[in-house]
Amino acid sequence: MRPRRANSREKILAAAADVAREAGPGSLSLEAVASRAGVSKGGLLYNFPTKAKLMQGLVESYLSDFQKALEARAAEAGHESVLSAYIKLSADDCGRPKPSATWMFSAIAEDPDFLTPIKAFKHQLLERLKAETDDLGSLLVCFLAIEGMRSMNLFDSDVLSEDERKLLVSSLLKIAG
Amino acid sequence: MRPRRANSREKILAAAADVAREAGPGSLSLEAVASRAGVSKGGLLYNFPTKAKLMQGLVESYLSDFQKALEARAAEAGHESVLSAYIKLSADDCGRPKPSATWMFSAIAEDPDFLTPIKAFKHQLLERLKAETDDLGSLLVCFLAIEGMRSMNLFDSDVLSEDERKLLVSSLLKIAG
DNA sequence: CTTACTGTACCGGCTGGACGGTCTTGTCAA
DNA sequence: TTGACAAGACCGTCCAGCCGGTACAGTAAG
Repeated sequence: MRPRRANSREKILAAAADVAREAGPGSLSLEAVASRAGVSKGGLLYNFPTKAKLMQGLVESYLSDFQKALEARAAEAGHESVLSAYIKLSADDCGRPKPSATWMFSAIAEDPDFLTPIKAFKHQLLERLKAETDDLGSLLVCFLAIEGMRSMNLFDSDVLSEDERKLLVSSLLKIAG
Repeated sequence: MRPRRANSREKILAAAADVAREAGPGSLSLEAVASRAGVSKGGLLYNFPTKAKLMQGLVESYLSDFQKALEARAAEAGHESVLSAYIKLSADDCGRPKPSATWMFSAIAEDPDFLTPIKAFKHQLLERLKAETDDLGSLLVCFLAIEGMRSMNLFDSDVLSEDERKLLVSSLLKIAG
């Protein structure tokens, strides 16, 4: 599983995300990723035998990172609910100017089914949130609003100002209770 | 400006949307669109000299349709605000099982800048909504939640059940006041 | 009426380039 | 020496855009 000399896998995954973000999702070619990762095409294909496997790797890495970040937030002192941890985490993620998951568009273009694990993850997360509240309406509003924030960030639509985002987050936290 | 025999432009735009929806955004090739529209490749290139122009046409047509639909809703009797019209329109749009704007992914892959008019439109819409309320926090929550609904529909993530969507819409309408 | 000319709408084979994936040829640590 | 891994030339495929046609409608001179 582990590479012997260096961990090329993670370098490659990071390079793929970088290429998609900087050159556009349509420019995510194996050559571009390899070059960006400081690796030859052969080297890339050794680690990810197929472009599809690379996409899959991106999805898995994204999901495990997100999971870890959410768990860390939820474990922090002063969080009354997973929902508020999710809100704050998403607010921070979306505060960054450049979207970090542009590669998702490449994955969808390759095959929409690549996002199935992400859908499953979100479904699971929603179930978890449902379990900790009895106000389903408010939960849904918050959940969808977060989804909207993430989507706007992904599409690089900076429709909201900094102040507005802060107001939004505090409104959401209030609704979340 | 107006074609003499038939209106190929609209047939082509519809065909492009269909191809992206049914064969996936990565399969939106000129040949596929032409064939679907019952037109030769040359004919397509005659109407849209470049793939970029086709994407642009898709965006413009989408925006003008949306504008018209929103205006129609807002003009209907019994609507106290543009926001509630926007909520109801979006709920209907997202109720449909299959996402109708999958072509957006193709456009982004081609060049992310194609979405600039859409961002501008959303910004403009938000400004319009701001003007009709003094509770900015609630407006932002609603606006982003709608964005979330639309994004989920676009990504074909049916995380919400029918009942949950209804509950969400009624909660949003209540927040919108 | 007819012939010649013009512009519009459309057709489909072709090409040049990009890209995913393979294959041969290294290279280097053990 | 060997074998895990890297390098990059190479091949087949796909696709955007180009180009030389075709059909037809309108116009206008003869």
